[in-house]
Amino acid sequence: MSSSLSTEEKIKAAAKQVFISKGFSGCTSRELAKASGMNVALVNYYFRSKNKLFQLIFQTVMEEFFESMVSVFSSDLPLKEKLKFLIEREYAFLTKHPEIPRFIINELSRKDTDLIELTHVLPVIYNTGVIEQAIEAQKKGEMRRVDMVGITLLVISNCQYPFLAKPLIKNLHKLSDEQYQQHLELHKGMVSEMIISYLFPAAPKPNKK
Amino acid sequence: MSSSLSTEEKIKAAAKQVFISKGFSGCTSRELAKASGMNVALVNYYFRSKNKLFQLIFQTVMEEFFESMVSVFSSDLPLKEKLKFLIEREYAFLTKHPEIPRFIINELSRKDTDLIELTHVLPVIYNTGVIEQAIEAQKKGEMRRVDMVGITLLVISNCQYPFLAKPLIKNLHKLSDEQYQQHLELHKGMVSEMIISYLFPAAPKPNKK
DNA sequence: ACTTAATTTAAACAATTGTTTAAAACAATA
DNA sequence: TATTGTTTTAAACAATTGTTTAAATTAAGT
Repeated sequence: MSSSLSTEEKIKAAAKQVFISKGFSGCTSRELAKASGMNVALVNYYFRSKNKLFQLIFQTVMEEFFESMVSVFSSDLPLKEKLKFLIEREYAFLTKHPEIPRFIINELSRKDTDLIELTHVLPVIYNTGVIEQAIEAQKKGEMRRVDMVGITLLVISNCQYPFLAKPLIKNLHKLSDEQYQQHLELHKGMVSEMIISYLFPAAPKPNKK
Repeated sequence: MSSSLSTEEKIKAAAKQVFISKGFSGCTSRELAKASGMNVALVNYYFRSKNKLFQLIFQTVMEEFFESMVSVFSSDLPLKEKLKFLIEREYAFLTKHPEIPRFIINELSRKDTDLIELTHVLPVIYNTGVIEQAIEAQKKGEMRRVDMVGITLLVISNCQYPFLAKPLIKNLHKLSDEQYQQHLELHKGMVSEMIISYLFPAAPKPNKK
């Protein structure tokens, strides 16, 4: 399969899979090579070192990760709809790439790695105008006064964690993959309703204090 | 310090730290040995192998992890108060042991490990009577009809994720440790209010369907 | 066809891996 | 003190690690 790709692309694609599912320290150069059908020397011929290859992959994954998020923020929708849409999109993305949150969290907490800069992604989100939209809604008293960090945490906690904790919850409650999938679908609805009704209280509740 | 402990205890304590912060594949036998001031042979003398030592540590960590949770469920409180208390306790526990969620999630998703059974923990929780308490509250229409998996996910998502994502959020929003700590404290309140008001809607809202 | 450059290979490198050996140091008991 | 058994050590083991070498193969340009 995918023999139309160049050697370099094949290695990159295979390495991405391996790195995401086993982490940097969880795999070897030879495993990376074998996964793409190549040999060790070839991997280093194209990417210099395991670490260089990893940095490249990590960068790529991070961009994919924020891509769909930004696209939602850029859309022409009222804030409340953006949020609903965002949650929907996140669940869709994570259903396709359930291992990515663990990968990102893990590799970002490694102390021995060349620290990875994420400086460029926040400005991109700010430029979508979603912040002004939120401030506006808060001024009008439609939205609870929660800062950007709080909203971010609220949304991604409830989207990502159910995927992160799949092995834990499956093990704990003795669920099959299918059963867990059903729970996820159910949970998505709950989370959406809960977050929306928290951030946009039905009764026009001006923030006290 | 802690030279009053036996060699075996010293190794176990040091290994716990190392395993939790670097993971099984992220550390070496020699690192484990050095962390306790011993040598490699000594570690294997007491624990047979790196893997055996790991299994032991993992078991311990899991028990600690569920301990405080169970103690809350066993307490003599109305359900709503139990939940509030649980969130409070979780945040306290995680403030003390912020690396544990990542450790558990990571090691449980390793495919190459001897799979770890968690069969015993769920019955313990069931025996606290918290389930009956929930069913009761749901029958009386005080509580939204969400099953155990849903509630579990809701609570631990919002408690654990903020600790899991600390490096991500810190990096993204360029926050200091102190700033992040403040956000955590703020978030705890939000999460508590949000979950409670979602699960126990103020208006006696009988579940539609 | 000849030359040059790019790609791929097998083999080797030193360093590190988890684990074991066998001797030493220590403690307890007689 | 001599004799146990327990604990600790230094050294070694084969296997695997990330990386490099140098030769072989293929492709491209003339």
